[in-house]
Amino acid sequence: MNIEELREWPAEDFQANLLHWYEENKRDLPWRRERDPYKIWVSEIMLQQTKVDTVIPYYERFISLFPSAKALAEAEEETVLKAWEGLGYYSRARNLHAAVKEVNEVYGGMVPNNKAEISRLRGVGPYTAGAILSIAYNIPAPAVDGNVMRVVTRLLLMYDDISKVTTRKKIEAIIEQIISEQHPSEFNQALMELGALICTPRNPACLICPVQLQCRAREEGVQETLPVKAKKAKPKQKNMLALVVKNKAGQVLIQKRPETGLLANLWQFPNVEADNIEAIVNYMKETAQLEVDVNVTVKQHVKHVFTHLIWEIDVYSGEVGEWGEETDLESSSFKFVDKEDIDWYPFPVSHQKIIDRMVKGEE
DNA sequence: AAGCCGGGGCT
DNA sequence: AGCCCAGGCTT
Repeated sequence: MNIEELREWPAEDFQANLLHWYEENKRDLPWRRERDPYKIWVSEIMLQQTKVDTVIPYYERFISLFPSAKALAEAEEETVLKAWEGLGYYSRARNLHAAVKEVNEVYGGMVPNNKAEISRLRGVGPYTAGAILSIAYNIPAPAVDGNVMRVVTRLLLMYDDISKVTTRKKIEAIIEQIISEQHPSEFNQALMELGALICTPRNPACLICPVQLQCRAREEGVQETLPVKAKKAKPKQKNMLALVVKNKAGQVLIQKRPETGLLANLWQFPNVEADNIEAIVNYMKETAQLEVDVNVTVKQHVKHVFTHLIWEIDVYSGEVGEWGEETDLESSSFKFVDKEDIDWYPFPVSHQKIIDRMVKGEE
């Protein structure tokens, strides 16, 4: 199917079937009760690579904490990360925060309503730009996510690899041809809803699909083999050694991660990629100037799987006595905190598991 | 173009 | 255990 053939494709029938189905079957989601572009924006960022059911409680809490672009712009980044804690892909939160500040300063708090300006905001790519323009401003712009690519490749029997950028662009061109000019917001949401509820990755419910008669994959019986997607490399394993250090006051040592890279700006327990205790003892000596007395027993093992990485973490406990006057934790990434204050700091889930066992569980 | 960047839920 | 997901940024 190319763009020329698409001109003869019955797009209006498709729109009618799809929009009617959507009106009858759409889920009642918090952001669907809103037209505030800021709130639509927040929901779209949260929904990147994240399931609706996971997002809902985060969205509710986030909006109550930061009800407007102004409120979010005025918040501390650590507060924003804390609100995002556990949701993953933390650069989304940092980019959203930076972009909202820009909207406040450059656009007077008004989310831009055109492709050029909105696409310039940090964290707003082709999908999110189209989603905000269509859903918040009812502008007929394509919003092509994984759902839409799955639906369209099946509908039009496309064997293009959806992991390629060129395929996404091709599908955007197709959507521009078939989108409802009268109801672009509902059209885009309906396509995604169809992908989420009917045209699922496995076992699609073709028998109750509102557009089954227009689906070429269904016609050929190959709906389960689409879309084509290149396989990703297996995640690489890293053996880590983490340390829960207490001082004489019973405070716990935590460390802020670097401002770029994996889990940027989140907090953690000091750790090294190694498999022997000497490595972490030396690390503490060199980076924090702390002489730590480490208990040789492994207190906990944490396995955490990322998209491209697997952490196998052996967790040890340790204590420090007095430390020299030259030790200046104030200006380093390290910090001793009271146990009851640790909840104020954003931690990745892997280290929340350590908090639960080693700090809250109190061995 | 390819790699980096989380976490949870499904089969 | 492998797959999926309302993607975008960096190199």
